[in-house]
Amino acid sequence: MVRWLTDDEQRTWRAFGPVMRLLTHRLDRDLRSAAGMPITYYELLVMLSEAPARTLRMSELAQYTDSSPSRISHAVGKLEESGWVRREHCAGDRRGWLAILTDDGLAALKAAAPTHVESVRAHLIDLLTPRQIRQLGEISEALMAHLSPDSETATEP
Amino acid sequence: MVRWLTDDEQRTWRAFGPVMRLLTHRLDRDLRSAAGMPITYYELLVMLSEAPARTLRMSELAQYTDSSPSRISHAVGKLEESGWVRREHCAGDRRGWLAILTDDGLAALKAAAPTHVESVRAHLIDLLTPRQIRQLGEISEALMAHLSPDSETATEP
DNA sequence: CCTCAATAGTTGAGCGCTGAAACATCACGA
DNA sequence: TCGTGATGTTTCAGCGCTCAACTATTGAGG
Repeated sequence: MVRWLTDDEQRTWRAFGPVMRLLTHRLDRDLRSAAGMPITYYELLVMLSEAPARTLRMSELAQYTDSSPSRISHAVGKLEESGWVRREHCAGDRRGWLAILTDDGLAALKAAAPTHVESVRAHLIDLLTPRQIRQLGEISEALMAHLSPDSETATEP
Repeated sequence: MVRWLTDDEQRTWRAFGPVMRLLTHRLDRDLRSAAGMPITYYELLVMLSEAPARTLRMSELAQYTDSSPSRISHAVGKLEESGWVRREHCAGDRRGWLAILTDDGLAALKAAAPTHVESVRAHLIDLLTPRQIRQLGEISEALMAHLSPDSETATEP
């Protein structure tokens, strides 16, 4: 008793699936060549840059970016090697570490931002009408409402 | 002279970016746990299953899935180890190889399909109104028109 | 023929991610 | 005070991908 996709649904999914893959890939490529960092690291730097004192605990960084502690540990290690982030012991909890965006990190971020915005425009925003941009926003927010909490399984109610 | 995003554009992008990441991740997770294969391999099997004689040349497989020869070579190697695909020499061109979906591969695909469809429904289709599904289809096709040929650079005209 | 560029595919090193195991520290109840 | 389970982070092995060689075959021109 599988509810297969209708023609309309199929048509949408067959276009949207590849779009997700190709778009992600293009944005990553552009950012790597312009800023020497993968888009996933860029997002970590953005998150830190918007935090108070450009500082977040490892676990907060993991939570806000919806990623595992393991990933954050590796990624912050790499960003530290690049000099864009430094670690500091967390006052009052000796288990914890703070990730702090350095001045170099902020500079790298500011240098990368214009290229990234142009990339987002070229491959997404400028290709859509204002109406479609609004529609995509509403669609995305509807999906986020489901995706962002923690619905772990696909089929369970 | 950077054309930063307007509020509407920003709002859409700030929701849509995470949606792409989360949705891809969820679908991959569901498929891995249900079928023991990453979604990227699933797509290769689908492509083969729809080809005449369930057969494609390596280079065709690379072209249709928009991926590098290297990736296909590695991936088909893995799929071969799983017994889902076999290689055969290409008649008439001794450089070439054919990738052929085996009966086991087809069976694995058919076993995985229902779960995958349910997953696509649960995380995407069933969350949208028919109107939004049509809108997302149109948006995706507009983006594909730009992404699918070969616009290599972000900013060049 | 013979050369030589173009084409088809493979290989190996390195990257970012994952999941599981390990380790350290905290917090709370006996 | 002392476990004892929960919490925060790191480490390790393994996966799929990319890029840059590298090998092998084809095909067109001299």
